[in-house]
Amino acid sequence: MARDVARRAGVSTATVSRVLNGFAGVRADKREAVMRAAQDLGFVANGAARALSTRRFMAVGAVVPNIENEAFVRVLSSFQDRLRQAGYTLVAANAGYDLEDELREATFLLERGVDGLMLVGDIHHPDLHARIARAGIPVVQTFSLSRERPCVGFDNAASAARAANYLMDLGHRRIGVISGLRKDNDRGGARVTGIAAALAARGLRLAPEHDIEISYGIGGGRDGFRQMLAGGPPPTAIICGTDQIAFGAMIEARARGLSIPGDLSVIGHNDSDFAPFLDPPLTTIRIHSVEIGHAAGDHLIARIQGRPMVRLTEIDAELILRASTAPPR
Amino acid sequence: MARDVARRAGVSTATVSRVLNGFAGVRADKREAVMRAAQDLGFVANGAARALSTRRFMAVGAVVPNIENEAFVRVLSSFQDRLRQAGYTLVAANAGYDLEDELREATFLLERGVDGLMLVGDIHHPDLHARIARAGIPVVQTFSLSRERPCVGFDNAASAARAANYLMDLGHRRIGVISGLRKDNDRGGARVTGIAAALAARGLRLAPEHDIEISYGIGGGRDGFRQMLAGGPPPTAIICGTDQIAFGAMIEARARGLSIPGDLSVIGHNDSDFAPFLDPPLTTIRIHSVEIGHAAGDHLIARIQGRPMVRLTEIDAELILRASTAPPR
DNA sequence: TCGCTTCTTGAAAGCGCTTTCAGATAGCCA
DNA sequence: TGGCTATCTGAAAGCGCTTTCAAGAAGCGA
Repeated sequence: MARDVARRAGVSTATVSRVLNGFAGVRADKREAVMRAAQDLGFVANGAARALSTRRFMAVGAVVPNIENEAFVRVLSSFQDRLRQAGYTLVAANAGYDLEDELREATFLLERGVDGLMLVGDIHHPDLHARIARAGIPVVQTFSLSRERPCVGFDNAASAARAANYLMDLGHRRIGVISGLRKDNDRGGARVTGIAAALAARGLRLAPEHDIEISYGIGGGRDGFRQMLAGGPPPTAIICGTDQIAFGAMIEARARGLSIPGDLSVIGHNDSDFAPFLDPPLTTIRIHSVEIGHAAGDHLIARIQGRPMVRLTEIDAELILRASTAPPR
Repeated sequence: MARDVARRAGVSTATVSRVLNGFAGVRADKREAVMRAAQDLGFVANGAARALSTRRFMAVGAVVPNIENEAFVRVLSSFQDRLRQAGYTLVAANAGYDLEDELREATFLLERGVDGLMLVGDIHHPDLHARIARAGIPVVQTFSLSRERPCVGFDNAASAARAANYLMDLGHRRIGVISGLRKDNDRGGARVTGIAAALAARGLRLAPEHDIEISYGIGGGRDGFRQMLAGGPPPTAIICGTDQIAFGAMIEARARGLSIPGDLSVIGHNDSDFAPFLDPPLTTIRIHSVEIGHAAGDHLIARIQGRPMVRLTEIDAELILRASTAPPR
């Protein structure tokens, strides 16, 4: 307790507080006495008392759909870097792609005490933003763009459309999609919409039997492609919601005797660690996770500290060309 | 503020507190009035004030070497499940395989306020446990066993030795190791020690040129195997520190014209998602991450709540046999 | 109806910091 | 030396909850 330090240093708790928080205007001898006393006692301030007194929790919350997902982990990690530099702690929670759960977790964080909140995407429970507003803390959304709320992300529809255009430029006309679950997921939904629009713009369409929605993971990708084949003649190219899905689809395609990219071009999403090492190396849409995390962190810190901040930061995703895509035979 | 709720419901803050914390002994009509008032006002208790008053933070810290590492993420995720069920928040920090950094992050958590702490491994900064003791909170170590401190984990030396014995049973005599960095990492070190001991027990030795230490990742595995080949004739089997390393080594082996498992048997660690999908499917040592996370969570919650708890919980790793291992030619 | 026990309830005292405010001390110039 | 300003410092008042303690209300048996 600060009390003990004060007694040992022969000063008041006010002075202890001033020294430990680096305020100027404490005479050198007292300052040193306090430092030494704190050191001797192994004094560690009580965060709750400090938070109560300053009305600052020095913590920032983040609610992501799945903390086991590589894409979110990477963003959280770089987000945390920035928070840590500014002296803030990250408290992360899992929403599991469910709006009710997201609301529950966010409320939990709000109650626990955070000075800012990071969310993923632009689709949330109708009550969520009211609660955040009541808590009076800044929020930033990531992974997609929003016209209503501050965000750091990219245009999911446009980046997926770019992939579709690239495939069409190669000469593909039958293009399929295997996405993860799209319910309450604006990223997944926007990507499919973007692809469909790009196809439509060139007079093509996304056939329903080539539009597959599955659960994430390698197994999901395998099942998805199997399902696509069951729907009729296969497309000559597919765009997958994650690299894991792409990997699974490639395994299934190979098992069916299709060669990649000869019979089937494949594009993934996220540029996972393993993407360049697949056989063939996977063409994928790289999300600049580190930049998104940093920008989201900087954004929130700035607003917590009362500095002005741009509402929308666009960090474009990038199409990384590798050997899994080629013109159709 | 509870004050506002009290005024609106026509009771005192003491009653508000009693109702909101589910204490019995409040008359039904007042209870309902409080509930309604809290609802109407969208009341969210101030966590700092509550923590200060109860001397409970309702938060648990975890310091792991790398929050981007799949193995740790899985454990953290199941650890969080349990904490969440008990009403606790997880606050995770990154130590980056450096004891000074680990100490710094742990201190940060202690200062911030946590009721318990999870650590990875049994090697820490000499000051760390003194600080934890001063904070008076329980700690649990994971991923390895310890005779000094409460832990939930497995015998890294024994599980790696089991893999080595399996390879020797298949007839391998020249066995290599590619591990991640071992500095300040008792898991990595113990595994190599275990393998060396298993070999010695059968009159074999781990040749220095077959004992490679590299940084984690697929690229690391590739470099590691390249390095091993540069040291002389290759072993007929290798045990890798992670599945990523194994994947990288397999790529390099294939590039050098070695067939797997014909010319080279490969064993990984962790049973990553992609392990069963590699070509050939990877034999690996599966760590029961979910069980470890749950056990660590249960352990800490119990001790926080003053219930007795066993000091050591062993959750054995398991050798998963797949097609990447076979007798040598 | 009275006295005693059992329920309910609110006043008030913390929890351990930060921060304001005013007083004490020191420094400086005339 | 006196008076004024610039520095330092500590007392004390919160911050918003929880929890104790004592008192009032209600219920019960005689």
